Amino acid sequence: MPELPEVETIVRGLRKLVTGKEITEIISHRSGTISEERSETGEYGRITGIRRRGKYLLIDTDIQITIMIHLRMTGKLIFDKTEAGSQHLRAEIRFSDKTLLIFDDVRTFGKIIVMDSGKDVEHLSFLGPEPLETDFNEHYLSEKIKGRKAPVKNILLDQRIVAGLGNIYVVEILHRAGISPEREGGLLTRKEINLIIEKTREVLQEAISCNGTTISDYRSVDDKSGEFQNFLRVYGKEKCKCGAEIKKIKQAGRTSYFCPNCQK
DNA sequence: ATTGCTTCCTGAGCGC
DNA sequence: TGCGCTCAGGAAGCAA
Repeated sequence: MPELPEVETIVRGLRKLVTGKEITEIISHRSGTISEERSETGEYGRITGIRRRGKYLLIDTDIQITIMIHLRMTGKLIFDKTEAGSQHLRAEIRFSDKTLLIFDDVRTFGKIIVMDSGKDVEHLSFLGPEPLETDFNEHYLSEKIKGRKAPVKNILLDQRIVAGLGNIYVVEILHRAGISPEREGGLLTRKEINLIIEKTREVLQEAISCNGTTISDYRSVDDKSGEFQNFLRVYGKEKCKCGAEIKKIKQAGRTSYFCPNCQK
């Protein structure tokens, strides 16, 4: 499940591998994976940069094309010379030097959109601030959360509130903050809001330095696993460090884990 | 405006 | 061995 730290790791890996390469072809191996939203179709150009916004990965080229990729749950980008290593090939980006960027995705939810540069801003305008930037702060979050009846867990998963958090990290952040995922968002105190922001930064930064979390499918571009799964404190666990049983519940269709002793 | 349910999809894991 | 079932979940779309 690539969330912000995993996408960030992939972006950093890709930058080293494909910056400067000329894209000759983008091939779809499954309908619905790629959508072309350019005003004119034609060449793609040479890669000038790779960026991330939330869980979206953006590839920019020198002829003002942006390729926006969302990996959803099982999407992977694999850099190689052949497609042989791909079990679930959905698309590929071919370069003039005969290397490839393979888009492999078991569950086929991932998407690639080819668009004119600048259009990405409109596409992504719904996203909330980046959790590691200063505009994700107490003032912002308390305004957004004010009067909300939904559980804090659901609010933090909402990409319009803050961009890039997914199930695993929200579960870990709330555990570190000592806040139950079932708490009503609008009733959180100032202190708790600050704690959420602080722990969000802490967890994400640790996860990025671990190259992400590999539970099942996630791999970086060079096919390496992340390491942060070794530091998870509640997600997928049965017992908390304090000795109490971890509770497992469903919220908004996703599994929440929390310690009733440490999280109030 | 907000909330919550359903949908998309495949593979792993389980009980029988 | 193999069948059928449940579960995993990000985000869009829709209904209340």
